[in-house]
Amino acid sequence: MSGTAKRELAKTYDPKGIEDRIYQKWLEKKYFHAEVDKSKKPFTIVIPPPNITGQLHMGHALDNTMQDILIRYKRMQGYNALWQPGTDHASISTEVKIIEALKKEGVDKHDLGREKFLERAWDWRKEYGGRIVSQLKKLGSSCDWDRERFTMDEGCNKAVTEVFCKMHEKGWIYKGAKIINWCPVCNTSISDAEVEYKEQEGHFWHIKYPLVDENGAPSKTEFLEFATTRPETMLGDTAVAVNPKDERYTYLKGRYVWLPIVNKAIPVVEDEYVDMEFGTGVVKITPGHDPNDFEVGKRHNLPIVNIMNDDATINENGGKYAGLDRYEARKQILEELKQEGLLGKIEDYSHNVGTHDRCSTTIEPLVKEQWFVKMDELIKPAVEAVKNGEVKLIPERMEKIYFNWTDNIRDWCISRQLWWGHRIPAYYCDKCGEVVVARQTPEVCPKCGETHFTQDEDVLDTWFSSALWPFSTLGWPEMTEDLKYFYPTDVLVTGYDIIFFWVIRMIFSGYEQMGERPFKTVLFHGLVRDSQGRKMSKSLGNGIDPLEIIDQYGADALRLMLITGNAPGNDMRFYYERVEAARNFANKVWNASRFIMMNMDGFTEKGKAITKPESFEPADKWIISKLNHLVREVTDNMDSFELGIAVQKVYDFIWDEFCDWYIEMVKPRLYNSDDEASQNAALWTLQNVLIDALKLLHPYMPFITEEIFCSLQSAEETIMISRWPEYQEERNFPVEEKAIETIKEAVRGIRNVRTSMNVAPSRKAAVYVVTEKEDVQAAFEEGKLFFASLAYASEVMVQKDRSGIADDAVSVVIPGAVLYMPFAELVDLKQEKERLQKEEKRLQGELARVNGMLKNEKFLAKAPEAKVAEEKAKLEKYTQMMQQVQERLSQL
RNA sequence: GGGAUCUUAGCUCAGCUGGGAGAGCAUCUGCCUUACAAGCAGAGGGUCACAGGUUCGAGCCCUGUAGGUCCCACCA
Repeated sequence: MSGTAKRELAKTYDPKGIEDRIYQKWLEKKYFHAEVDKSKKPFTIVIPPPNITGQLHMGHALDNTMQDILIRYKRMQGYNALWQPGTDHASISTEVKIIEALKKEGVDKHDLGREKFLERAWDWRKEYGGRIVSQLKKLGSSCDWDRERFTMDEGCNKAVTEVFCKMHEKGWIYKGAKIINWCPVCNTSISDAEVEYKEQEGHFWHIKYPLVDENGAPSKTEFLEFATTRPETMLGDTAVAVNPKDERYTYLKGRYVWLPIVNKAIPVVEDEYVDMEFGTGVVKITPGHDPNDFEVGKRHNLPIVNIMNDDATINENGGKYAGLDRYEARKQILEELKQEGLLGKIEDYSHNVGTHDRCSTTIEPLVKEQWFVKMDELIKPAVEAVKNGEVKLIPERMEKIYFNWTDNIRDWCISRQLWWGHRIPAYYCDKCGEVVVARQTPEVCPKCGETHFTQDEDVLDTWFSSALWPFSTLGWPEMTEDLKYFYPTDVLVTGYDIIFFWVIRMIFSGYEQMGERPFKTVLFHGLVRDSQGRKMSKSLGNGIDPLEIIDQYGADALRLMLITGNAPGNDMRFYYERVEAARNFANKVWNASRFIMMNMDGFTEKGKAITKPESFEPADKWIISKLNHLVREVTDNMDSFELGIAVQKVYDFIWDEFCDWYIEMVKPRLYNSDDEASQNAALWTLQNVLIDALKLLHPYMPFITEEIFCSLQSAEETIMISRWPEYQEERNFPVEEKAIETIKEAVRGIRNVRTSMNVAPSRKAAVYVVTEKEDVQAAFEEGKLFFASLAYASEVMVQKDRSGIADDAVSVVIPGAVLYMPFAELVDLKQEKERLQKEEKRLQGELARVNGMLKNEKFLAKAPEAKVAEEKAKLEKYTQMMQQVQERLSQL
């Protein structure tokens, strides 16, 4: 397209087609790609890898929009910006989905076997791994797709093995039998972080155990009563406990109680853990099935009896109840206790029950051999980093949540009884059972010399590999150039819901493996909820598909909607009205640009060129100066991650100041004048202000800004890597020139007139136009005129149509003319007096305020100089305004 | 039980380290005007939850109260 060619642009902006075409161009031009370049400063973001099973949802859309905004902003500022993408194998989620799919075919995971199952999983990954990526592209994400990684690709696998082995050598990864959370449906252990506590209605059953008499038999008269919510676990009881300070029970010291049904004697132990105030002050101890009891058991050397199979049915230790489901066993045990007269009262009781966050199954605490990461030492640098600000959390309140977790941290159970994931690099000697943790299958058993080994069946918690993501994606454990250059990353953008799962674990892993923080700042966002404030979920069916929104309104509109009116870390609600508002803004930008291009074309078609003007008119100076301030504010906001505030300012500037005021002010110059210098100045200003505004908007609305930017100046290939605007002192036209004040006054005046028009429509006939500046000046000085302003073309047209203003009066509007309105005719004097009195009162208040501040020693001592100067300027301004108001008041 | 957070216009929410109460939507009025009716010009609407306190000055800081949301812990 040549510079002078007539442009045909649709009246409304339709993103369809445009967005895909532009994205394709960006890909082809490799604008997203980053290579090590020591002449430039790096800026790095790693993507929170979406699950391969995932579909793009609003949470992704928000998360990735924020990242894209930051990365595009920094790229335009000249940083070597890398947005490292990839996907997560999502061990348990994926495995569950594949099992479901197999079920539909009538195939059981175990019948299929591990190897075949994994083949299925990789097929799954091939089929769906690309889906989420193509959806991210729809959103406009400027990830460096050439660097796309997967948590189970060769490099990441290597990183996982390396970390496991290193930490094992250090003694920070160990295998042990501890009480863990077991999901009987998923058939695997899970970590503490994956347990979700949910309030459930239950019962509190009071049960009596007979004391053991001197003959070693159950007493018929002496009983010990206590209450439990889980009677079935009595099959695994190995003691009852009382508090040593509890005088009611001192007689029990050294005695035994008879465990009914199981029929054996178990000791009474004394432990501080028992709360004397609660219930009867007696607690049954089941070390095999309760974390607290497990601890009590350890202190008193109690045996551990496991009464459950992996599917939560009772095992052989449950005697005749073996084979029953845990809840069925509970029913039958209660019945038996009742018949034996050992069941007391039953209370309703609501309590929190641990459930598995993936499947909502009630978890079963079980003692099992698992692999753990020792946390106490590992966590220290991660705590220190946040404390001393090396890793900054935004908003700050997330720090408290962070510390709450780190202060109460327990060892991390990392083994999972699953197949899809990183298999634990531990090998057992087939002969002597010796455990060897190694990077490769060992050749010879160091203990017995045997050469056959079996690898541990378990895989690692999916977050084990995610924790390494910021450096594994850059090549670690190889110390690559990428790693040296791009690490540590700059910002991590993620939801506050995975602070424990992921953020903390990345931080301690970063320090442990790299000796350095993985990122400097963590920017948290909240959840996107539905219009009623509910979480979007499949079961509620209230999820809104971002792709449908993109299809209907465009990615730009969705992005803008997601980012405005929302503070970091706060949840937000999704409203179609808000998307529409964003879409309308896109349309506004489109049409303003269309107006500018049409006028530029009109000018150049006459063989003239738009050049940088020698001098500007007041309106030009006003808008340029406004833009200049905007640039500074927006840049500041973006630097402090106030993305919503920044774009709100751009929005207001474009819509209010640029479209509603500047463009209107400039119309008479363009339409009715043949003052070429003036037209040139207007066109130059229009074009250049628009370009800078588009640049400020580009990180938020990449597609429309690219489309306009390129058709506005055909020589430019892309806005993506154009230079981010900078604040320039020379663009701040000195206030002495009065350009700014003139326009401000004009804007205020015109508003007054418009208000009066609406309030008192009969007075609009009073509008008249004076063409000669001298006349104006004279009329003004004589007090006949209330205000002076630049003409507002469309305003005049309205007046013409509506009020029957004499044709000749309107027709004399010429370019650069000044429109005047006689104040007395236009505004109700009484109203005006009231307004002025109100203004006077306000100014009095202001003056008192500013005077107060300037007399305040504390303020003068502490406030920055700029602030003081600002207040001094205000004092001057208000004093002046006060004079004017009082003058006017005296005239009335 | 511990903690966080919210309470600002009819609705949904902004409001950065204290210094003239804001936006979008909705409502009302008037406009198809040569960029845009997905638009233009106006208007109405708020004791910033409540009660104290600090300050020259509080939506913002402190204390307390009430209500909502969330996180953590889980006395069987």
